[in-house]
Amino acid sequence: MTCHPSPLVQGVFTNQATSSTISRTSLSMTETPMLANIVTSPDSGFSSPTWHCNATDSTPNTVGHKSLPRRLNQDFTAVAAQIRLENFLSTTKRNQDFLRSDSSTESGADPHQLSTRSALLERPMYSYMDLIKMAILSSKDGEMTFQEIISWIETHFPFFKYKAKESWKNSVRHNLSLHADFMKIEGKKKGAKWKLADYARKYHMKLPKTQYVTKKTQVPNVSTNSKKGLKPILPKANFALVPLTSIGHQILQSSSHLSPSFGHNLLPSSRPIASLGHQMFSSSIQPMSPFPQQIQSSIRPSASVGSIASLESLTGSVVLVGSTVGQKSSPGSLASHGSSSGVVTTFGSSSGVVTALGSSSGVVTSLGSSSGVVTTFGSSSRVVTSLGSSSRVVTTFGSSSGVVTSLGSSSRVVTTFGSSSGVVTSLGSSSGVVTALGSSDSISLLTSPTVTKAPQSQESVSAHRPNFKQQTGKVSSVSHPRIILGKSRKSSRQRQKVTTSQTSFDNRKSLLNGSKYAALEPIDIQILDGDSKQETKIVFHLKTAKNSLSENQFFTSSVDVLSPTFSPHSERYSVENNLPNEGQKNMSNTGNRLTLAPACNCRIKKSSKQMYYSERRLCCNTENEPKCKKLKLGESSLKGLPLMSIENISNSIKDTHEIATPVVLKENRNSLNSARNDGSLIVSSKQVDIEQKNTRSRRKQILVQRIPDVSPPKIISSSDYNKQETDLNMILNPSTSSVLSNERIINPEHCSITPPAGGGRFMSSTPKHSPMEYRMTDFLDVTPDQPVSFNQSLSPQNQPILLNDIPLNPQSQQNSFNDIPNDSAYNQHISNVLDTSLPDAISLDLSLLDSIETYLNGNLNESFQTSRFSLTQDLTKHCF
DNA sequence: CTATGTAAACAAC
DNA sequence: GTTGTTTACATAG
Repeated sequence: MTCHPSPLVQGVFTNQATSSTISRTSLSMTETPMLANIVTSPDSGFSSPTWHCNATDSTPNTVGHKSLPRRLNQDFTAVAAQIRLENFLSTTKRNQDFLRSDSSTESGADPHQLSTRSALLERPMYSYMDLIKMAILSSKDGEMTFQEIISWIETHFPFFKYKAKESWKNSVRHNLSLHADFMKIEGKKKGAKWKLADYARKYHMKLPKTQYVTKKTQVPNVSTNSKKGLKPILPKANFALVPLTSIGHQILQSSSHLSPSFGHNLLPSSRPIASLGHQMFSSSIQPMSPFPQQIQSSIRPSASVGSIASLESLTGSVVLVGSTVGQKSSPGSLASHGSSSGVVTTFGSSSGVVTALGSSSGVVTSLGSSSGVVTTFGSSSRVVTSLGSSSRVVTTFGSSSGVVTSLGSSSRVVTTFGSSSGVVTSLGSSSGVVTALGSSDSISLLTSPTVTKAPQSQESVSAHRPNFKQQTGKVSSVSHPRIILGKSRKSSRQRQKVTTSQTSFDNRKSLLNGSKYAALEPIDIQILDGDSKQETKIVFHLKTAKNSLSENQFFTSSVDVLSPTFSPHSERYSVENNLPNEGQKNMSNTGNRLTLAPACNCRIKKSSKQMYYSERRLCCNTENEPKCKKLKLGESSLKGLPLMSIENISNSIKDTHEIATPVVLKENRNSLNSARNDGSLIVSSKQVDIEQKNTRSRRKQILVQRIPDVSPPKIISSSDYNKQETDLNMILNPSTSSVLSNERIINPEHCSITPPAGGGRFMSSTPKHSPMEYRMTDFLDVTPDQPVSFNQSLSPQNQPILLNDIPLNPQSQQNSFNDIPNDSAYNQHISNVLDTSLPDAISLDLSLLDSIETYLNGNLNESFQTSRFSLTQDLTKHCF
């Protein structure tokens, strides 16, 4: 991450970059008219806000697009875009002509032309989403059919016409469907037109982070010095490579469409973010802020140093932000803060005391703010990346001779957060006391609030995670025993196989059975038509958990994935953040969850066919905890869904939560995986067929029905949980009620595992899995009831294999057992049972063994006594 | 973890 | 076959 020259950096450092260090990216920017026009022209409708920003148009009031002044709004209408587009199009037209002529004069082409032509045939650095938006905006009426979009892209980006695989069109199709930005104009049966959603009409061209290179289109790197293989940990010192490739981009990009106050959390001053970026990369190295005298002298830049990236000060004592570059850095210039022979980049603010920020012989990137005391913040001989904020005391935050990446925030005391001689990746936040997290050769940590000391070695960590030990040799996660199934989001090589152990499976089941859990379902879904405002009101009503801790406990429902179509996997949306500034303090940077109050309004994209909702996580909070902890700061995976303010959520919880409407507990790929110590649990994944039209799904579906508003808010105590609803004066959704009454559905032990229904290639390619091979993407389905008991008319091999065939209560079923006419057939039947279903069953209920033993002792006739012994032995063998 | 790219199943026409 | 929807999975950052 830290070593990729980005267009951003390169572009700004044009004056510094020598030709020998120019990458293909910058070549494209400077020599390709098409790209240069898009990326750098401030007049282009597509110009990035990154480049476009100045002190005027990025003042807080103009950042969020909802509050854009009329002038800017008009700026981005399709009509205006059209005008700007002409410039762009004429350029690309010339490009095309150039391409054509060039191909006919191949031999005589001069090198410059050749390189330019090849640049034109390179894959453009725009995402499909960008391309589609460009296409649609270029049309007069802002509408285009799929075919027109394809043609436009082919015309203006020859790569797709001449070099791309045919499947790129599929990707365009995919993007059209996927993104809420694109809306299909209803009416025409074939070749419907697509347009941009209102909110997406303002076109934000993102800066390409890196040149996209596919395996097929990969071109050898122009850079003469580059060799294939590992990237150096330390950057080359001959130009100012500030590792902002992604981070800076993200910040800047976010600033353009998030709430105006967003920047305050990341940056100390009220100056626009963009101007900070400019400041960081400008050649001006004068500090902007009044530093204490002794500090200021200590960071006096040496003449030979490339640049001081930025200086920011705040309300507190000290902030040091400095970048000393490479070999030429003058020892002593940062003496009191450690001499850096590499790059130190510190962003952020402190309202407290910071003793040392970044003393490094490598790269230290500290992002975040401390409102408390930070003694050492990144002391590294190599790469330390600290992202996050401490609001209290941090003694050491990343002290490493290797790579430390700390992401997250501590709100309390952290003594050591990543002290490593290898790679430490700390993700997460500690809200409590952390003494030491991760002193190891290779640890990735997800911290929990109560960690006092993390494992010190790989071995000890592996002891916590026996399943991972064999897989990777590295520990991917977890500082305390936690059961994780399925794939870890590591590299494919490290990725956890889908297989898991029975032990783990049982542990998970015990978690599910024993934990507090709650269920919820939307009981009121309403789709309002119309392009202007498509709103769907979703009301979640909750049932409190078993074993509720106290009455004043409450739940917030957190919807992991609430896409325009509620697709479980439409995770590609970002959100418009309407949260007030106060709310952001409570937002976590972990997870992509939108926290919804039990009742809230969401704007969604209308889907004529089906809606899905899934992956609802229930968080059990106490009154003292933040009401909204799962929101990601400034972004989310949701697009077009206005988030509720913290205040609203809070009020909603107080006012409307409480009606108990449980729903089937059906595991999805995250449910057991997410059973956590904090009592939260993801429950249920359902498909909801709004209009009962979709017969595609083969899964059991439960229709969402409106519940009459008859139930007063009510909190159910744990002792009441299993009572009849009538006793509780509640009226349940009938379908829910019937589901709940079916113990086979509620009880995961009666569930089988099947892959989810719907489209997707796994339907035909993925075999079913046994519980031994649990896949995250599988579901637990209710095992269908089978005909009971032994059937004499069937051959032994064809007997239904049912646990029920062995009576749990022999006394009451004596007759049926004594009537068994054919010992050998029954033997075979029992044998089948043992071979298949019994092991699992017995592991769940060992008392079964006693029952059978009792029965065998008292009730079998003489001829059965011989086989009895072996049966008992078999049972024992299977059980233990 | 997010954003993006790719392949493909499947439905409806 | 085309268009659209959805899923799985890969990968960079």
